[in-house]
Amino acid sequence: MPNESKVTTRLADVAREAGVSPSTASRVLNGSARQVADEYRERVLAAAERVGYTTNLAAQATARGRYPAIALVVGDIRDQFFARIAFGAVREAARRGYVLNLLSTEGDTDRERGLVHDLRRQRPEALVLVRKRDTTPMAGSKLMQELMGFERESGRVVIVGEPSEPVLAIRPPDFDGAKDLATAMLGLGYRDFAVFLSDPKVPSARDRLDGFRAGLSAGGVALPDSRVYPTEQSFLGGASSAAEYLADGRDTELIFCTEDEVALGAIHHLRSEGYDVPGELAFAGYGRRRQNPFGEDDWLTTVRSPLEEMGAAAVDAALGPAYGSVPASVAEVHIGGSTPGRAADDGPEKPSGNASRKSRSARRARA
Amino acid sequence: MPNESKVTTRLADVAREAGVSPSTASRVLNGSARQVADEYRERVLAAAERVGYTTNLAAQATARGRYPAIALVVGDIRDQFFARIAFGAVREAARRGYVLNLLSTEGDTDRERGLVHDLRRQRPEALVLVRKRDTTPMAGSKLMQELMGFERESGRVVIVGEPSEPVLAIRPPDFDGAKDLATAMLGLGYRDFAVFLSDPKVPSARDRLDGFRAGLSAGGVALPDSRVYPTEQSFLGGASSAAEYLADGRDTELIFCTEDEVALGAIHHLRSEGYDVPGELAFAGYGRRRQNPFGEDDWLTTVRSPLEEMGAAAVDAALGPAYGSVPASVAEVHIGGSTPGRAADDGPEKPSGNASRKSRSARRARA
DNA sequence: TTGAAAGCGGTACCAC
DNA sequence: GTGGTACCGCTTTCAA
Repeated sequence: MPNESKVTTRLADVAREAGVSPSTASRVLNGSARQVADEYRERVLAAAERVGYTTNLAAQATARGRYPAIALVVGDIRDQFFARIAFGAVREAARRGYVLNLLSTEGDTDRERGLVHDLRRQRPEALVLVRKRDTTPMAGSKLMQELMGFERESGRVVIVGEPSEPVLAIRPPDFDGAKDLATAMLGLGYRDFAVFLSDPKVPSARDRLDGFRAGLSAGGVALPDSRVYPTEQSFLGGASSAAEYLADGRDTELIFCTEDEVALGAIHHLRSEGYDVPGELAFAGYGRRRQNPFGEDDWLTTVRSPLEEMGAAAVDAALGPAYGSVPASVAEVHIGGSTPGRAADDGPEKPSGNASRKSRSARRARA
Repeated sequence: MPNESKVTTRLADVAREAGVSPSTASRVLNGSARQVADEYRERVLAAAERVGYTTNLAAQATARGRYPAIALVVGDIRDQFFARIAFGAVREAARRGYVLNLLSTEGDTDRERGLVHDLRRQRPEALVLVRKRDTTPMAGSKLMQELMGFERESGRVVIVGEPSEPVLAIRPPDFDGAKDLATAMLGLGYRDFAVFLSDPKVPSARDRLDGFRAGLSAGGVALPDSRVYPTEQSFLGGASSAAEYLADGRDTELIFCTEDEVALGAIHHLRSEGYDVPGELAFAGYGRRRQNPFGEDDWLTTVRSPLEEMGAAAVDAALGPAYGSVPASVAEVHIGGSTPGRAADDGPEKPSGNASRKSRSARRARA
């Protein structure tokens, strides 16, 4: 039993030490309305300092009827997606003086429900549930019922990463991010695009495609379906799509991959086939991997999802008074060496189908 | 105020519903010694189910004088090192029915102290502080004082990742892991080694070097200092050490890099210079990156630090009764394609200094 | 403004 | 075994 004889000073100790009543001590140490005489106030503060007092959160919670905690339920904290969101949430929770409880479903969708249920005993003020948009939807599921139960008896529920009707949701700005990227690429002089669409079934990937297309349309450039290559979401997937692309004899200027990993795989493949990237073919990704196998960080042009911001926004939304007042977090386009600017007056300069110039080291060019 | 009128059923409700006293209800619902008649027990259980009762943890905590929570303080949860440890800790805490509070120092060593101080109001039963072994030591620091204060008044403190005298610490088995790797490499027939030592100042890197050396010694193979290349801990660092290595005209059989990232950079460089890896030169790393730029997961021979296990062990140590009874977590050597087995009877076959065979696609060879 | 006293939701010691 | 009751540490009416 770890609880042998831990000594903690209580509010009563402070009160006695200061020569005031517990009520007064409570008021100056934790109360909201500052209605204590300055002299008493200082006496209490000094006493508290002297005896090393810290509020007992649990006791305060029983008395007040609410515990200043917020529960964060993620799939797998080792996953960058979850980790970045958690980072933002932790930071925001701390800023507000809230305790953050971390729970992990470890990918088990069933566990989600059990966790939400167990969670109730902590009576946190809010629950932030982070879901990857490729996990099974929660429609009218048991989980949803549990969530609504939680909302009724405990506090607010916010879902991050998935639209989910009855509950407040925070979603990554995939559409807008891709649209901004498209605009930026047009600005650099590109006019001829192809897209490697990593897993068309994933909603966020589709959003990125749609957004990219919308951005191009706005600039008067069309993206026919024949230029969209469905791809497996991985390095290898990118490589094989690149092979497919070459086999098609395509000659676009830039390939937008809806996932950085895919872009890196494709680039790797093209380079090993002797192509000059970005000289002959430029690349843009999505997701903002800071490092890449080519040894130059931030070299790949990409879009960074504001995951940390979303985590913070979720906490904000969960704790804030206004239900819909979530500050829109915006994606950030990063222009790297993989998309050098093109002289705008150049006609579409077709690379010869089987170029042979070898260039294995990453370009240092910056936009 | 999110706390409008949340309705929660209390223990008293259950008791009334079951027609027993609160004491009895408490005993069956939360008590340890099972000293309640079966009939009553079932009545209470049924009643609890009916009214949807869940224990109010905060109230229970004030009554019991202890809150079943454990605080986990990490630097940056987005970092794989912290994330994997956190994963293990979360899992173990959940298994024990403990709440896990996640705190982040965001790299600010000063904040560590403030956090530990603030933490006290939660009165968690234990505190697990995760530190990268390259952060500033905590000798007789203020932080350490705060920690000992915590240990006195709240609960046990466990440090992960750094040896720290007065407090219980859990460290990665860097030495043993590297030693096991050396043994395995000897077993594959390698006899001639070099080491890329990423940042000699980092203790874990040194441990890995020492362990590797120890493993070799045990097999009768020496590793002279001239074969140890101090390297910056990054992809680029690996690449430039490889260049340095080539300039030295070395002809070892295998290079052990104390960090996977370094190995990948070195391999990348050697291949782009036309060398055949692992044909001419084998590579082993440390850290177990699952993916690599060469597109084949788990291709690199490496050692996986049992970070998740360490996280769990930390919780175990913090909550368990015996102070020193931490189950030793052991590193796991992973043999991949980067270290093909050598025929044991082969003499040291020297690769010509400037081999030219190009081979850019990853070898599929498996040990 | 200040302090006395009655809770908050549970627990646990104590007689019956 | 079971229920009465004091109490955990803090908050908050309410009267002075």
